[in-house]
Amino acid sequence: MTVVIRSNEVRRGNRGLVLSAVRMGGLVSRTDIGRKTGLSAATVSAITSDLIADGFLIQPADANQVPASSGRGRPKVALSVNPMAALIGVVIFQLNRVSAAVVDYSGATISESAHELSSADLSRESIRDALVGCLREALNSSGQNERLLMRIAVSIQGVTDVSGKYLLWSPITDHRDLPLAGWMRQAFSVPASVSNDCDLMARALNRREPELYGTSFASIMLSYGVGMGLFLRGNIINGLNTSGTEFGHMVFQPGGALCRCGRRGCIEAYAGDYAIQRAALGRSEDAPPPAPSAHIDFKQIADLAHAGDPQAIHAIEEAGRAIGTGLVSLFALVDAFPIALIGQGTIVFDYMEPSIRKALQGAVAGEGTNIDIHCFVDEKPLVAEGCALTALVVLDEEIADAAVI
Amino acid sequence: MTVVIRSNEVRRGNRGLVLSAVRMGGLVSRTDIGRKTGLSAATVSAITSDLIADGFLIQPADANQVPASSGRGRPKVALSVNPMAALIGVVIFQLNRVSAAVVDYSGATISESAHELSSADLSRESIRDALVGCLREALNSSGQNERLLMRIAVSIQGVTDVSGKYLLWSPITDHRDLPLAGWMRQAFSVPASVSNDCDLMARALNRREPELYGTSFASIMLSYGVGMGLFLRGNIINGLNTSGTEFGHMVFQPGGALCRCGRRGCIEAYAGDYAIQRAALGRSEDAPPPAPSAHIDFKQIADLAHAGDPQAIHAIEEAGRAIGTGLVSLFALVDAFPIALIGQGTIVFDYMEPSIRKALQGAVAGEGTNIDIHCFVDEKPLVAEGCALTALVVLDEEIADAAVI
DNA sequence: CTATTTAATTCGAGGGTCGAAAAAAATAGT
DNA sequence: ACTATTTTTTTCGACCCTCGAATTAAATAG
Repeated sequence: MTVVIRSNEVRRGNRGLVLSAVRMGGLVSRTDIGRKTGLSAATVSAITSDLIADGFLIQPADANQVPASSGRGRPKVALSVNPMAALIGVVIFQLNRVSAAVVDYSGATISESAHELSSADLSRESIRDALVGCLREALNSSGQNERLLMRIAVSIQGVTDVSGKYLLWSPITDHRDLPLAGWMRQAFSVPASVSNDCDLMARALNRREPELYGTSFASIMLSYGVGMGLFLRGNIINGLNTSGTEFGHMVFQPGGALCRCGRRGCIEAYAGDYAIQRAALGRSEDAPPPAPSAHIDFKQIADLAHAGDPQAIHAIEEAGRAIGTGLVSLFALVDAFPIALIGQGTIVFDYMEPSIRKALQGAVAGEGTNIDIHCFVDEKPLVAEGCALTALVVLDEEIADAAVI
Repeated sequence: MTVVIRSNEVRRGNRGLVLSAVRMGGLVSRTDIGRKTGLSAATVSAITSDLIADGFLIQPADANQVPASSGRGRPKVALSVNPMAALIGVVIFQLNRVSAAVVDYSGATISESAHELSSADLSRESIRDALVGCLREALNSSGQNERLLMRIAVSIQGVTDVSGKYLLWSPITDHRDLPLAGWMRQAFSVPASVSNDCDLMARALNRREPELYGTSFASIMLSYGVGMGLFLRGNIINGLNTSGTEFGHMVFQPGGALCRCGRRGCIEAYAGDYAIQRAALGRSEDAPPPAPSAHIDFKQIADLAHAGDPQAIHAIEEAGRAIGTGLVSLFALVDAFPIALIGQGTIVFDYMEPSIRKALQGAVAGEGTNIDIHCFVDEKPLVAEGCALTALVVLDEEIADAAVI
């Protein structure tokens, strides 16, 4: 809106449109692309023949899986993304775990690698070596030419800078300002970016279930800490300087329970794993949160609740109240939207849901009780999918940009 | 990004660019426009000659107030927006007051009109008649041809739908879902839109002080209730269905003081005028907020505080704590940004600031204490300016759209 | 084997922006 | 007074892009 448009940038934009239509559609004909994008058949023809010439699209021989509109007429020719056009590297750094994958340009995973380690005890260099080494392994076992690697996306539990170069802060390590993107770029000589894992989960859901999560929703991660990925009107929301949307550090009880961040009363200080455990075991709200290395098992808490332990049940309900109250504040800002709850914490959702909905009751829109809330216990596939997706989207943009020679 | 671009839409976008460059610049030459927008001299020449032919730009005879780069060379020809190209109507509906103005296409106010009335006692029809009548008066006294009126912008204290057609809810009247835009359109046969006053103040500040408020900031209105206008990365933030950003109804104390909205613990229930008064006079937090018609004078509260009344001072400090805590939550979502406090409530800012800053202390970014906070006591000029601005921006877009015949 | 139907490509027409050259309008210098 | 210089603005042709219409391609129905 605020920048000049030149003729060649028109083609640039429309190339991107075609590329993403094919990526979404899987196997689509040129006519389908025209219908989806609104471009004329002539233009689609011109753009696709460019993209095929450049090797980004192919006409797979295994043919017309595209159903014809009717039996008659010239059959549609299916186009698809060329899996061999590029490789991307995906690296996921979680509490006590590093994993990596090599994904082809169609989004299919070619090879994987993973290691358990004690993330809190690693030096800066060890972190670098662990991430680089894990991707190197995946790359070696992929059987692909390493020169096809075009881009690397890194997922971390923690706060990144908004440009995706640094890990600024993380619960899984005491180090700060780690230049993860720079490390990966140096090691593999391709561009790299770092993203917050909650953002990536949200991206994955946004792609996976567009009817429910296509425009506006939040994914809230309940595990070590409370994170959020927020989509509004189809765009992911980030902070002005950081990855932002730290739902867990909105204030629930001013001056209340001690949070891992050092402040008091954060949502996380009631709904984070350590907070629920602290309350379930009857410890003081002032009890300092455990060290990052201490993995807390939600099953233990779930077992207590199932056994009818009132303190555990109350702890979980308070977590729900914190989350629900946070949502009320969020909804006051931008109105209500569906929620995806993700992670181990969702195994106690049954005890949590009533207090979430009670907090939402009578919220601004007047319809707090029928907010869509769905649970996803295992976050790993979502993170991996979102991570690959992010790199592919950026790659598509670069390809759309590529000047025709 | 997600929609086809055609050649004629390129011109459309660049026409808009030129138009807004001239609107911003006041008196600018074609070369200046080229420099500002990035368009080539050839294109600027083509577009400006179109816009001059269509009557939207003029070359004022009162000449070269544009300073030449050096003495030598062909002098710059100043261009400016043609004030006579259009008129817009501005209508402002506040507690017990309706005002209207006629503004020309350059943004200069031509005539005004205002009436005191008891907004809470008006029927739906009386509201319509008051708004229509007030603008009609301004229009009559403008001495301009009414047919030049192109668009009407209405400002209201309250919540609108996101498309700007309805007043959904307001503290100043018990009526709901008032089709204000429709009423104005019917009465004057031109398009109309309704906006939340806090959004308009934010727009005015955004234009008026771009160095501080050009990209990201919030304007918080402290008067009857607590409203907010929020800019992030240069865009105003609204709700998904409503005008949104109801800062005053984020939760400060779950289950706490009774708010006018019927819920408990909202920021407004501590920082709204009625809430500060309630606390200053030692009334219960459960005391129902007064009726909309009851205008509460902040001077009374300020006087008490100046006289050293501890209850009043504490009430104001609590208001500051509520605002500061709300900002912490907001900053957790999108990082910190400057704040403009607007309205009568700012006359007690001195008592409020320490508790705001204390709440911000140690907030996510780690630098809560050096947040820019500035006060603007009188909101009226900001609302009027923002209201006119909004209509002019939309008008500019329509003009940019206008197909060349 | 022909008519019909649908898909994809080709070919101007039309609209845009841009760079280079030309024209316009002033000052500086002799 | 006249010419050279400088800066702004317009004009002109080259090039890019999308689109509609016509054409070509490739199948089925009868």
